[in-house]
Amino acid sequence: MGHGATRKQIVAAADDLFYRQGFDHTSFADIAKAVNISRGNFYHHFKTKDDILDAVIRNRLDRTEHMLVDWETSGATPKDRIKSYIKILLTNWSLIKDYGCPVGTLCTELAKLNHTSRAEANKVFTLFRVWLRNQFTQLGHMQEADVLALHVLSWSQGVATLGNAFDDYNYVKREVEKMCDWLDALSVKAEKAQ
Amino acid sequence: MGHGATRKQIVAAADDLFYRQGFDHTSFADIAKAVNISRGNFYHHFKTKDDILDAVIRNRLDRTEHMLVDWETSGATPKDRIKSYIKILLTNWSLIKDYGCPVGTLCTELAKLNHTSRAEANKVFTLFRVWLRNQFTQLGHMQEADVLALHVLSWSQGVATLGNAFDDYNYVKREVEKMCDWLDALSVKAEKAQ
DNA sequence: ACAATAGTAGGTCAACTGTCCTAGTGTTTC
DNA sequence: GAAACACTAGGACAGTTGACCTACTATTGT
Repeated sequence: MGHGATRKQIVAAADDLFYRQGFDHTSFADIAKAVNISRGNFYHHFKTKDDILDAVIRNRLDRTEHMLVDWETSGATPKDRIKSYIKILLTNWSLIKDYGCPVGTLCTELAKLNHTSRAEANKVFTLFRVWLRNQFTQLGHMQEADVLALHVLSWSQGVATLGNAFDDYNYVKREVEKMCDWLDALSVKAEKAQ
Repeated sequence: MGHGATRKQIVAAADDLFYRQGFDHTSFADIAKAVNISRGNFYHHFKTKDDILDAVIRNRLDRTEHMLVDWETSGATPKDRIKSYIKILLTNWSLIKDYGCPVGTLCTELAKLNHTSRAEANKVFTLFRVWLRNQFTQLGHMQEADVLALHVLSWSQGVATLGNAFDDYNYVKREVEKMCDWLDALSVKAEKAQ
């Protein structure tokens, strides 16, 4: 199996198309056209379409983990790091408004397809969950850390879905500010409790 | 075009299959098998697959509006009515855990397909939004009513997505309780302000 | 009663799907 | 320089897709 530049191009193109069109609705022909290679050539790099999906998911897991590690070592406070996560909604807005959250929409689709790689795709959520939990722990929220992590996760997920549906940037901006305010209020409470 | 029982059966079966498998991944053959009629017979009831989708969306709009009117005239307080909405997450959990929120997942899919009926599907969200806004207005939240409505909408939407991904009933239950607590705290604040 | 209409079945059609094969072209290794 | 290998192109394949047609059977209205 190939490990060269073409393979990486295929994964990158598939990643993009799976996000913008959905996994099921993206065909070999679509990916081939994007990479500018012949259809039959795929078999040399990936035996099945599911293999491409697995490679795409692994790629997303790697990139996400890398990003989270970067944030972790950036020197900012845990609170600022959580805000970095929340603000993805704004920085990636031009994509989210058309295609939604890449993580959530893939998990949703694979759930409906009852796909084997569903659990693998969910791991991206887990990556964020564990990282967020870690940040909240560092902020002094020991017991509630996981609950708070899930809360941030579901809040931002919902804002992505509705922002996409209503195509309303102001709403997303307002919700992001509310999330940041909530985060600040939370820290004050934790400091008082000490 | 037919308006009989078969047509209703087709819409009902399509509604169910679009929810469980997704619109794009559901074929004429799937629906035909569910209704127990021949494939070719479809043309008499619906010219295209998109026509079936439109009928399904109209059906969902009707049912949703009917449900909301029922809640409105049930005699309960606005706060209890909002809680009825929130608790859909629990009453429909057995479906949500496998297929997510029917409204959100369809809107997401149609967004990716860049489908003509995307705006029509979004109207279900608008139905809930306007209704929730109305409840908050009745609770005395005049200016913020729409913001609060959107907040409830996005919160529950996120919980549905993550509940589906993690298949975690306890998490959903906890978030529902938190939403109800938040609602109660909100009312107290509004009463104080009067 | 009979003509018009609504509904149904079965099949055809071109286009597309994922998969797989074969022939051929470079590139590396000894 | 020859064998082994990585890679590519183009096409074949069986199956499925949405769409559409025609022939047949109920049902209805007058």
